[in-house]
Amino acid sequence: METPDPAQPAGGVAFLLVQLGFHLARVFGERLEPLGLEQRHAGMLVRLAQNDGRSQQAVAELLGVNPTRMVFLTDELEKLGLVERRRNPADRRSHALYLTEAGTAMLARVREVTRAHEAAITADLSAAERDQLAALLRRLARDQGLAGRALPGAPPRYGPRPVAADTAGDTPAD
Amino acid sequence: METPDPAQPAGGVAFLLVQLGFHLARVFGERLEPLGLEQRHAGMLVRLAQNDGRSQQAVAELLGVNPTRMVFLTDELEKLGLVERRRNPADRRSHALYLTEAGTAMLARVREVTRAHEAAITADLSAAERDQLAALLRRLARDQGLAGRALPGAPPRYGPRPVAADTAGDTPAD
DNA sequence: TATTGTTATACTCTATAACTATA
DNA sequence: TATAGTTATAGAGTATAACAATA
Repeated sequence: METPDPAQPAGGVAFLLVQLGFHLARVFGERLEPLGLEQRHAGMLVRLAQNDGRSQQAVAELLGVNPTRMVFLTDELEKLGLVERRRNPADRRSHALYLTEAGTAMLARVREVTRAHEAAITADLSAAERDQLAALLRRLARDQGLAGRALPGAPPRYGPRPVAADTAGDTPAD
Repeated sequence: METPDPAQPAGGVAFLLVQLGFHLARVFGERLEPLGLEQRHAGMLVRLAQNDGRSQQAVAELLGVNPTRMVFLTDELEKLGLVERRRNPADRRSHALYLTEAGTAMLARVREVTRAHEAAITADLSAAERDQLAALLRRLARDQGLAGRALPGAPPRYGPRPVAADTAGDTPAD
């Protein structure tokens, strides 16, 4: 098995991961289109399903988004009829967030798309290879401090967004 | 080896790849900071090294960026003294691009950073595991039509950028 | 006075379109 | 008329800061 000169960016593991990561994010977004959702919406539905009834601010922290963005995001999902704001009677400053019935139904569709996405991507791998790959990726993620699960407290990486990469951080286009 | 329910986004290969891809792109950007470069600059230096003397437009196509952005990018690199525009005497409309001496020196430093980045990421893997991972990733990339090498003609994916993902397209923040 | 959520504003990145100079 | 490169302009997206209501 060759180890193509890692200084030749295109061959390294880092390059491949960035290339695949950006590509797959885009593809997932496309798979979501028929649902009329953006990726950010899907992410919030999933997170909300596990945290129904938390305050807007609490959910924002889980997602790692700042308050301004959270307002915007929640507005969008409320307009779509998928999420509902309810004033907390005990503290009328805060808004608790709930999935609506439509939101729950949509979540099921999101999960279906997710399943199909995962299957499509790994279609060419045997079950053993898939497990092997997943295990290796989990190790890398752990090494990088990307918490075993997903976004435990969400690394509050504010500041400017990553922007597409290049080189070994390279992206199809930038 | 478990196969954590792929509908539980955090466990799937797709999720891990997106998570790692975005993370590693950001980390690579940070590793580039001491050089005073952004990732886009590094990418252009690398591409230019293999295509010295091509017209601005030709390089733009290789990189998959539109002409406007190419002007901006080239301006930046020229201000940094790393790249030089030279009018083509045969067709005075076009600008050929060349790495300067400083550009070549900087490229060497970029390659060093790339090497260190790759090493740091895979530090915890044995050589066999590293090769195994690289091989699996290459297969996925090929399956996804992400050309064996890097950006052969560069998929001209114009349009809005991917934007950070969520779910199995999930990203640390957003 | 502190906190939740909101609005106002500014800044970055990028794309589309108009323009210039050559051909 | 067509093409290479440039400049002008406008639109996303997201951050910072000021604000209103409630505690």
